[in-house]
Amino acid sequence: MTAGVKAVKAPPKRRRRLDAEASRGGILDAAEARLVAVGPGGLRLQDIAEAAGVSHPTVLHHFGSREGLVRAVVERALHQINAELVEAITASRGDEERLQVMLARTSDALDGGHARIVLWLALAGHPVGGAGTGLSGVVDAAHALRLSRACEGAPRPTREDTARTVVLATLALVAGSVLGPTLLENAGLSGGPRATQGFRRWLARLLLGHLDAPCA
Amino acid sequence: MTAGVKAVKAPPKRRRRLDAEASRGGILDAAEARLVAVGPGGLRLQDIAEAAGVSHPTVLHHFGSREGLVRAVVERALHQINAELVEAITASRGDEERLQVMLARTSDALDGGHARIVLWLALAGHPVGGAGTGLSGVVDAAHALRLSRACEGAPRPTREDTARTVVLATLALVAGSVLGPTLLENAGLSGGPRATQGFRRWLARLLLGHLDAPCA
DNA sequence: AGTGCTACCGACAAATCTGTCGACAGCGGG
DNA sequence: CCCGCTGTCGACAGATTTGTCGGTAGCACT
Repeated sequence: MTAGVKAVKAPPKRRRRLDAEASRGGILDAAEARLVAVGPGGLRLQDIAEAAGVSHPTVLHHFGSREGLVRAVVERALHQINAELVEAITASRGDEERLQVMLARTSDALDGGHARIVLWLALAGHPVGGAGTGLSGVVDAAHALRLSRACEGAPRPTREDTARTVVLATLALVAGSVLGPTLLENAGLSGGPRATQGFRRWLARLLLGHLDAPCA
Repeated sequence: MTAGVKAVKAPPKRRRRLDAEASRGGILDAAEARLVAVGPGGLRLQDIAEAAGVSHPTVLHHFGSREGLVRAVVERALHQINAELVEAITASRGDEERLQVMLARTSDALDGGHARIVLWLALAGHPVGGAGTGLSGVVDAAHALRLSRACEGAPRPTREDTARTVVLATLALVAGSVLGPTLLENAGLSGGPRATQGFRRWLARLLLGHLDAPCA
């Protein structure tokens, strides 16, 4: 409402023109933020366009249709999640407290929206396991390491057991990122990020105690 | 298209009239089915009305607005979930393999849509922990039982540890109900309900082994 | 049977969303 | 300097959805 009486005609509004790549990137950034917040079914072209600083026909120009935009943002997000997870897992190769570090890194990668995206997509029926998370590779790596540490006399741990442990960790981290704080507070652990942090460390110790059973 | 040339006017279509309670119940049933499938944000008055066999103004007549319908169906679903969980937990009071039975019952209660509802609501930002799940009571009961079984010489288990165990079980069951099969298959465990069943039994053994540590 | 209450519905209104169309405008190449 | 290419936008159309309104009709009670 700062316009004076004289402002009969709005200034022609300088138009910004980016190359297609950059424009698509900006739109995808805005779309991913909305995807985290409201899920794939709640995406609206106008919201995304406004957040990206363009008009909604521009979004359609770049992605063809709403469905095309959803496909593009989901695909990019899943690739990014996969890359982050691989990086989080492979980067923690130090021998000491390996699992602690790995869980912490994975949690950091999932927090901030990516766990929410995975759950949104799983609930909405989008295929999320196929190209997204290569759990099988993680299981193989973990199992090889586990075998190399196995005790002499004890029975060799099975790959099935390792796989189930990895699945449990994944479930706990993904779901914990969304409803962990609520559950912790509801269970009587006074809330806040400290409770979440403590829970994750406790989880790491539990899993480690299971994987690395003490020798006799 | 079986109507002959003479069928100028459709027969006045006998109108069924139920009391308000029954009608609300039928509409809520249809709405809950949609809630499981598409989440709270995806509910459409026309879909629900058609599934319930009424017209959409009838739905508005009973619930005032779309928002009123969502509130009603969410409230009813959360109460039902809570009742089912309490029943599943309190019903398994046999001493032998208590945890196995309890997890199996809880899984059955969560499967068939209720785990999906919890996750939908958590993602959509609806408060789900408040009146819904009384985790604190579960923790108290489990901890009391655990203390009564504790070994003589070993350090007493803390309530914090019991609470974290309960939270982990909840996370695994709720998330596992939605993306468990996908993850299990993705981890190399050939899929099907047998893998899910095996995972849950394994989880029960793991949790039991943690709660009931062997006496020296 | 007559009457009152209200569950129920058809039709319409307003808002919103996706998608189309023509035009404008910035940018590189002639 | 002019021109084609294309990223961008305003305006509109069609579809969908929520909500309103007046009227209809089933059920209970007298």
